[in-house]
Order: sequence, then C-alpha cells, then structure tokens
Amino acid sequence: MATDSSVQRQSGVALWRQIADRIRGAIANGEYDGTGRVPPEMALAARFGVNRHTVRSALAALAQEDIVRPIQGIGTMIVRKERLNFPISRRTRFIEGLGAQARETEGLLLQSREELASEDLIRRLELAEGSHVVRLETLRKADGRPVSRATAWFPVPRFARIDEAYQRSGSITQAFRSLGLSDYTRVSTEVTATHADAADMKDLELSAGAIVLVTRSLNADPGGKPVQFAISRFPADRVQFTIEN
Amino acid sequence: MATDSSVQRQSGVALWRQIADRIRGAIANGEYDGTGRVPPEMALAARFGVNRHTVRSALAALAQEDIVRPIQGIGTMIVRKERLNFPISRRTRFIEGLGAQARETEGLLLQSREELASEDLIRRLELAEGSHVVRLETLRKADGRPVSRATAWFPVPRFARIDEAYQRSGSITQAFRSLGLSDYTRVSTEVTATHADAADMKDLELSAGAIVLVTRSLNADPGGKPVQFAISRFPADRVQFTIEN
DNA sequence: TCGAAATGTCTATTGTTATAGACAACTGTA
DNA sequence: TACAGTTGTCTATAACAATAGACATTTCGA
Repeated sequence: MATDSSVQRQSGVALWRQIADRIRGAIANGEYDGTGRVPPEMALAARFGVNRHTVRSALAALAQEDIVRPIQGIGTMIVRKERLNFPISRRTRFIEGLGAQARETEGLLLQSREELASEDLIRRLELAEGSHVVRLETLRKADGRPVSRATAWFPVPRFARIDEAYQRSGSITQAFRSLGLSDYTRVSTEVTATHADAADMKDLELSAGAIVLVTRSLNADPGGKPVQFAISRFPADRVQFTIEN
Repeated sequence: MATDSSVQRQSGVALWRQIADRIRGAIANGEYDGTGRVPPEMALAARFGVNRHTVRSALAALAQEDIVRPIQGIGTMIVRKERLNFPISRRTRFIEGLGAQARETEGLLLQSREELASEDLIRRLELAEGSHVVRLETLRKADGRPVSRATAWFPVPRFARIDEAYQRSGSITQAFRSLGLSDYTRVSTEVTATHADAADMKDLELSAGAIVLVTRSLNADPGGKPVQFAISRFPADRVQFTIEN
C-alpha cells in the first residue's frame, strides 16, 4: 500500500473532497478498526501524495459530518462508523430489516398530500385514468442518524388516511395494519445511484458530492394488487443492500 | 421548474462537474427526448444560475464522454442515451439479463491469476484454510460500451482452467458449462455505490466524480456449493438494477 | 521533566475554477 | 438576403484550491 495515487487532479472534484470521500469509505469498511483513529495527517498526506493542509481540509469536512473528531496531541478519533445493511426480498420491511443493527428507529412524516396520479403511477399502481393517490414524504432514522428519505404513493380511497396512521406509528407496516392490510409483499425494486441533491443534503445530513442510492419499489397486497410505490434515497456511505435469493 | 438551484458552491465539487452530472442524468432519464438535444447554453446557464462559460465546461466534459455533440449554429445534440437494466434474481445471468437491450455483448478477460484465498473468500466460498482460488479480472461491454468491470474468484482445482474457457466464450455461464457445470444460481447480492477510482475511469470510460454501483455477488451450484464470488462495478449513469421478487 | 508525535494556526505563493463581456462563425427561416 | 438563435473563441478579473514553510499547542511516555 505504498504511494496510493488514486486521487485525480483537475477533475472538477477538489482533492480534499476526494480524500474525504476515501477516508469516509475506509472508516465504513472498518480499515482503521485496530486503532480507532485515522492515520496521522502527515501519513495520509504521504499516502495520497498531497500537502498536509489538503488532508486537513478533508478531515475538517469529516469532522463537520461528525464522523471524526480531532484531538490535539493525540490524533483524529473515529466517532461514528456505520454501514447499515438492508435486505431486499419478498418480505422486505424497513424496521425489521434493520434488526439488531440499530437500537432505536424513527419514522418522521415530513409532508403528505392527496394528488392526481401521474401516468407513471397509474401504470405502476394499476390505477384507472384520473385516479388520485396520497403522497407521503418521510424521513427514517436509526439511532438518531437519518438513513433514508422516501416519497411514497398509495391508492385512494383505500389508504386515504395513511398519513395519520404513519404519523402515529412511524411505520408503514403498522400503518397498513391499522387500515386493515395485515400483510404485503415486495414486488420489485429498482436500484440506481446519483449525487446528493439539495434536499438530500439537508434531510440526510450529507455534504455536496456525496452519493445516494435510489430505490424505486413496489409493494402489493396478498392478492397481488399494488398498494404502494415508493422512491427512497439512502446515503451510500452508510447503507448497503443485500438481495438474498 | 423555474430557477432550479441545486448546484452547490464551495462544496469541493466544481460547478461545471455538478452541472455535467445533472445533465447526464437528465439525458439518461429521457428529459430531453422531445427535442433530441440539450437546451441552449444560455438557457442552462439561467436554469442553474451560473455563467454560460461554466455550462460550456460541463458540456465539454459530456462531449468528451461522447454523450453529446455540439454543432455550431444548431445546438448540442444528444448522441447517446442509455440506462441498461440488470435484473437480479436467483437466475441472474449477465448476458441473458441484458436481453434485447443490446445488440451485441462482449466479455474481455483482462487478467487471471491463481492465488491464495483471503479470509473473506474462505468464508464466502466455504473453502478450507489455505485453499487456492482463480481470480479473473473481466470487462464487459454492450454494443461496444463498457458496462461492468468485475473481479471474480473461483475455487481451485474445480475451476482451475476457467480463465481459458472465459476467454474463448466471453461468458461465465458458457465457461461453467464447458467445465461441466450446467446450471448455477445467485445466492446473494450486496449493492453499494462509491465514486469511480482510477481503474474505473480507465476501463469504464468515466470521468472523475462519476458514480459506480458496486455489487458483491455469490453464485452456487444446484447442490448449494459456492462456485463464484465476484465484485462488479457498473457506471451508475448507464445502469440500474431490478430485483423482482 | 523532557522530547517525540500529534493537531492548530499563520503567512505567502501558485494554479484552477468561475464570472464577465465582446465578438466571430455557423445554421435555418422569414 | 437579412436576421434571430445558436455555438466558438478571446481577454480580463476575482474567488477558491493546493502547496510550502514555520512555529505554537497539546498529549503521552521514557
């Protein structure tokens, strides 16, 4: 692991940001687990082939995200290290999927509105032309850290009051249950990735240039009737998906 | 869709790169399908709230990637617009998964070597301590465009000659078949995303700051014995995954 | 108590990124 | 043919990113 080049100049991405992204990834991968701290600034500077000040800019960005905390005279300690795993299967459930990975989970309702279904939604949810849907904007946290931002649509009138049910329980599964739907299954999940936009940065507490994993998922009731279509956004440095077949 | 802010200053990511990424994404999402061209430079500058020269830098980067081609007096034409879909299931096959999305596919063997299995590989492939594996570095293309870079490991001696078999056929499925394994299934797939590294940029023809989707997948024979573990990297702006349950 | 090793702060300089304005060159249409 | 609309090129300036070096401050252990 001598002079690990791997940072590019004149690429439109500042060196300090490339280095910050790589250190964040290394922390998430447990590469510094032995010491509980990041290597000294001089060592990182040598490894990436940059000036110490450039490394300091990178570490300052990570400190800003509360991922590390520098202590004068000691080093730069790792505060948080996490990559939550979400299993994707027929029985995908957000909270159960997390299992023992988080002590406490939270589901916040940011906004809800009834609206006319778009063409795409009509196709996905198998609705009649001109149907209405409820749209929920939610933010989910695990142990206080945001792990996903989702926009979900539900057919109306069947789930007209799901916003209230979600607000009470903070769980889609619970909300469905309180509206008389005791079981549902995941029909399909599309996964892509993109850069964080302004809303991601705000809600998911990310910095510019961060990556979000985007899923488009469809859930149906036991009879196969679609009950929910959702677009969810997860911070890529804190989350991975596992598909078990 | 008035003054779409959504580009961040002083974020460590140059404005021209953020804008290039957003235009590339918009093209992939078919937002300019009506005209077949990108909006005029002045319109984009107004929309992103930047100078025209900054937009030109972004478009120059996309032209470099052969995504657009500017024509003086006319506008900036969209040359390529693609987002391949890869289904992930028990029967995930690279080439069949592409189906009609590509006229022609290609599998190149970049490198192969026999090596000692790492701890992680011993666990994943259920090998005995000290076992050896064959490592294949492959690059896959669809219609001439690179769509994935993969490192795959296979148990030895069962698949000792798989490199030759792959080189002949350009297909893992075919290579398995020629070694007497007529069927296999996908056991699990982990999906994450990260920034493109130097090798990604070279092999996948990406520019710095681009996003790659990373999968870690395990295949097993019909008896459940693991036959392949692979880490694959896909350009996120050209690829999405679909999990059908 | 001293020194090694680490982070913190300051000044100065250079190269890249972004803005600004002006005008040239090219295309299609009225 | 004239013109509106588009991309291409040039110059100049300001803001940000990166390098360089020096020295202060803090902590831990010999």
